[in-house]
Amino acid sequence: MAPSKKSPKVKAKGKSGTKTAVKKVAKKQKVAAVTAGRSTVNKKAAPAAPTAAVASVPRIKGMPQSLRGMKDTLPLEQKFWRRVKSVAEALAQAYGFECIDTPILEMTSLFVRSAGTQTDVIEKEMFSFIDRGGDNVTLRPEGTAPVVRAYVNHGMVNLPQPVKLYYIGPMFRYERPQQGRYRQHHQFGVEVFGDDNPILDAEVALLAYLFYKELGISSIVRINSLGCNECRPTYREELINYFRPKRSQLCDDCKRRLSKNPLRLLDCKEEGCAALKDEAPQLVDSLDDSCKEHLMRVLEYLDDLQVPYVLDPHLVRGFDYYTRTVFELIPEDGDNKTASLGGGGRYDNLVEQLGGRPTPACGFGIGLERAILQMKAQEIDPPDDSIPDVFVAQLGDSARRKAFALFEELRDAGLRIAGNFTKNSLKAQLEIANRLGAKYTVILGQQEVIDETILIRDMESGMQEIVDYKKAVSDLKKKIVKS
RNA sequence: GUGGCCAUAGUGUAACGGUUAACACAGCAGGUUGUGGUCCUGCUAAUACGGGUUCGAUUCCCGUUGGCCACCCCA
Repeated sequence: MAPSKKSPKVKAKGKSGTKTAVKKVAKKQKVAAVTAGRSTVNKKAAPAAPTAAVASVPRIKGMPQSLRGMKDTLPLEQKFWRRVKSVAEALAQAYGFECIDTPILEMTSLFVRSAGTQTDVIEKEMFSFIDRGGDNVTLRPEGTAPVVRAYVNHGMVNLPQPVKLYYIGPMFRYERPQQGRYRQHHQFGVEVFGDDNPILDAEVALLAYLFYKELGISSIVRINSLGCNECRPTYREELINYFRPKRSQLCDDCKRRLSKNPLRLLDCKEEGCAALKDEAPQLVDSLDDSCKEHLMRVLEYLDDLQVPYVLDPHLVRGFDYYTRTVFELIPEDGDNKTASLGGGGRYDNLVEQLGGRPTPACGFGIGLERAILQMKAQEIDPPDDSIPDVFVAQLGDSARRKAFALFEELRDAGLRIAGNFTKNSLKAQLEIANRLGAKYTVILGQQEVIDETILIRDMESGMQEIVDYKKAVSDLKKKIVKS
């Protein structure tokens, strides 16, 4: 800290602004020191870095900020994340899915080839850059393509099919942040490879539904079928023929979509376009027999499983790799406009498209931030397992040492422990124990060290008992089990 | 990518074109010996960054960065 700040000189000089001037100087010195420190570290850590690149790094002035749309998850938030992740993992594992982690960074072409060049995510939302080797790489914007790549790379086609995989991890999209939308967000996703049985579509949708149900959130599945390579082109034609004469009534985006990606017209929320699409030919009507049959079977299974769903003939999803089943999860009370809680579908061509053998597959992705947002909106409070059973308090140096050892004994016995060995006053330690919500505090002072005893304080009643130090661990264990 | 609102201690708020930027909560230290979930006292801590207007800017203007919201899109 700059000592000059408190100097009486400041006052003596009179006239306004003196203090701020001093402050500014102090700040500048601090900043200079920090930047100097940084650059030395940089040079040491990355000697291979071209000096030009280091020199071009802009100086950070003032406080460093996190990047736009990127969030720190602080300790207070963690109970939500623990809950959401544990529900996801337990559910996926119960249904026979195995965990897969893929790199966050992939070749850009992977996403371009899978999701389609005409999609917004690929067109304008990717974190892409050229790495030092000259490769065009991208921070993954979605989870399916990397898992498909892994399936192909590792010859999982040779495993007993279907292969069922799940993942939890960060995704990146360069978008304007807003409620429930971040540039780095996290998804729980599952993928099933190697079988086109409609029961798998239903299972995948069920899992998405159950994930929210387990969290205490009611949701509804919106579902549709996009058909296959056989029947979709026919429908595409019909749709273009329907909209072309009405082109002038469409919004600018839709005019563009008409030639490039006509299916997305169905998805438009502009009033003018929305009115037109009511009369538009429906995808379901032009599905071929096998696709129609497939959809019907999926719906039947959902009925059996009592998963609430609505058939939404206008549902089209943001990635071009989908075939047949597509679905989205919305909150029970949500409308067309509410951000979806997750979505997925079938992608029977993608494995082949990425160089594998023709392999049917389906899956979903769920945004964990959105799940947590829903929990908060509905005041669902996850259990906080960071509340300690026992707080270890100490007084005096010899007691401190003994308490330190006791802390480990208690931890080893499976109790949740807290302590603060840097505080000297008992009062301060009890305050902390209280704030943490500890059920018991053990107190070890000079006297207890001499007597080889320890004090156990029940934090709720305030009752204290002196017990033999040797019995402390077993005694506490009993008390905790009882309560 | 488009549009609107916004930026003061860790958090939530207050104030003013001018001398000392206020309050609450949190944090830290105390209220004579070793006791929290009351109270009292003291302390720490802020005008996001850069430029402009002005004798003087935290206040007005511009830019940057970031936040919130809507659209687009998505999870």
